[in-house]
Amino acid sequence: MTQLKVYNSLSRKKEVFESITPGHVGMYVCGPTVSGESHLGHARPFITFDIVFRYLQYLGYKVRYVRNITDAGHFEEEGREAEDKISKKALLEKLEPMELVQKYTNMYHWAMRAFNNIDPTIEPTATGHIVEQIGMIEKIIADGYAYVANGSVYFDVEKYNDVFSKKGLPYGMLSGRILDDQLDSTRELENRDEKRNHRDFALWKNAAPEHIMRWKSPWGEGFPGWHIECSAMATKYLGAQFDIHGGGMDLQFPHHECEIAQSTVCNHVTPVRYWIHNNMITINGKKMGKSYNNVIKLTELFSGNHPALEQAYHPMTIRFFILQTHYRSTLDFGNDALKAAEKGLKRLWEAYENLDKIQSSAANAADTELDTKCVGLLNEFDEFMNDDFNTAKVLANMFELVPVINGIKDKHINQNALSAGTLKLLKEKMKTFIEGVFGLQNIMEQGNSKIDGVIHLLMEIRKEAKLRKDYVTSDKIRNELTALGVQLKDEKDGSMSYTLA
RNA sequence: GGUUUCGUGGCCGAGUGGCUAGGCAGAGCUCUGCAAAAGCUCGUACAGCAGUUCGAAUCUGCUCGAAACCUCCA
Repeated sequence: MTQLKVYNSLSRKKEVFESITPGHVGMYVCGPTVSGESHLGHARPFITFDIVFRYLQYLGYKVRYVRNITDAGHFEEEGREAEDKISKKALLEKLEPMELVQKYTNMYHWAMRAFNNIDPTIEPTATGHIVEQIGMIEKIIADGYAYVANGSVYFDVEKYNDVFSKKGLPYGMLSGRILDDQLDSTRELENRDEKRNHRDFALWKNAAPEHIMRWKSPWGEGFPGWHIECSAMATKYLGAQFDIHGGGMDLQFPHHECEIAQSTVCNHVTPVRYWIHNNMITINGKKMGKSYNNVIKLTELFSGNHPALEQAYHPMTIRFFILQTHYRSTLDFGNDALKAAEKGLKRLWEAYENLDKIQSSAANAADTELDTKCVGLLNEFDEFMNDDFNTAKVLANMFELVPVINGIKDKHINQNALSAGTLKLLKEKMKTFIEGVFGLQNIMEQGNSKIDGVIHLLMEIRKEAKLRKDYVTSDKIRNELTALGVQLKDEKDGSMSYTLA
């Protein structure tokens, strides 16, 4: 079998994946800031890395998956005043900060479950790791890469860059930014900053008197900087150097760049072996953002309650839609595309369920050509996933298998076309990848036994009517049920089945 | 301005230097009392212009166009 290759943002190349500790993988993914409701933009990275998590486990790795909750609030670095998003929002909503954080954390968890994302193995909070963050900052100061100003602490980017460039680790190596070019153009000295340099970033920020969220530190009361929590928590749970760090492409600069700098100073080693970044989403071709007024919250997405949405979309439709695109491509959300995804998922799922209905007793395939083709398609599942998690290609193969499955079920294709062994492989692979690796679930409504009984009764009556050629009655049953969202299907063998829309 | 991406058939989207991606929609056919579902068949696409090459959608250059990041953001 081929080896897993991942695209490493750091080297800008696909690299063979080798974990630091054989059999184990440490993975850190930047989680949400819980100062507001989760939106569509959160869906992509968390689904993407859920697939990574699942696939690594499928490959047999024991994975420690750390995904943080940022509940301490970031502040605007360039703003005149430091601003804690959570403090601000808490005042606005008249909630205790932790009450606010709890509320949005719960909603976030609810959405993650709706997407069928597996919980990370550790989900640390920033507020729960103030001690670790302070400890890390102290180390950075002691090493001379940070300075204190008015109760705040800043990382000295220029010094870091000077020293570490000589070691081949310049600041900006992840995002391809060359510091010198940018520093020269830093002429906007409009605010008398505490920073020595425009590029310096805060490790700790002194809290203004009105700040609600504040902690004691060696430098006075304040709150941690934007970037330090990830470094502190990743180091604590995954060690000085770990395998995978994930997040959205927008975090590459400056967030991940700063993480690298902080951790490298503290731990004397670059923190991450493989950086994996998912691309962004757009909505009808436009970036999602407050300025475009097109931020779709997940609650709105699932309910269809948003001007940009023509209907509600099931979380599984979103998941499937995301899987149809490679994670490093931008993905455009539009109603037509989402509806297409919904139909596609239903078709795939029905074929998947039809698998249970077919059997083969053939030791040898009656149609060796088809048999060989199917085995090839199935084996490519692993090959494609090993090629930087190409879920889109795996789905394409699955759709090539759909007509084969349906054909056998409807007896267009010889019942023994596939050998018993191939059919077994087909069933196993489909189950493993659809449910296991992709984490897809049925989106068709499930009836209870009473509904099922009633519909079967109606199907019986319709069947009898048809035998009498009483098409008025049979059509009435069919049409009225269709109107209620129950679709009857006449099977080839004269039987009937139904699905709930 | 700097850093990055990207421009693929009606829509969404994979993709490798030469071999059909796939989904949705559309057309025809089979099945059916009629439908639906299912199956079969079909469009022969790769922004434009040059160049490299036996051969490029895939490599190079330029032009046009779009997006992201550089400031909170997934």
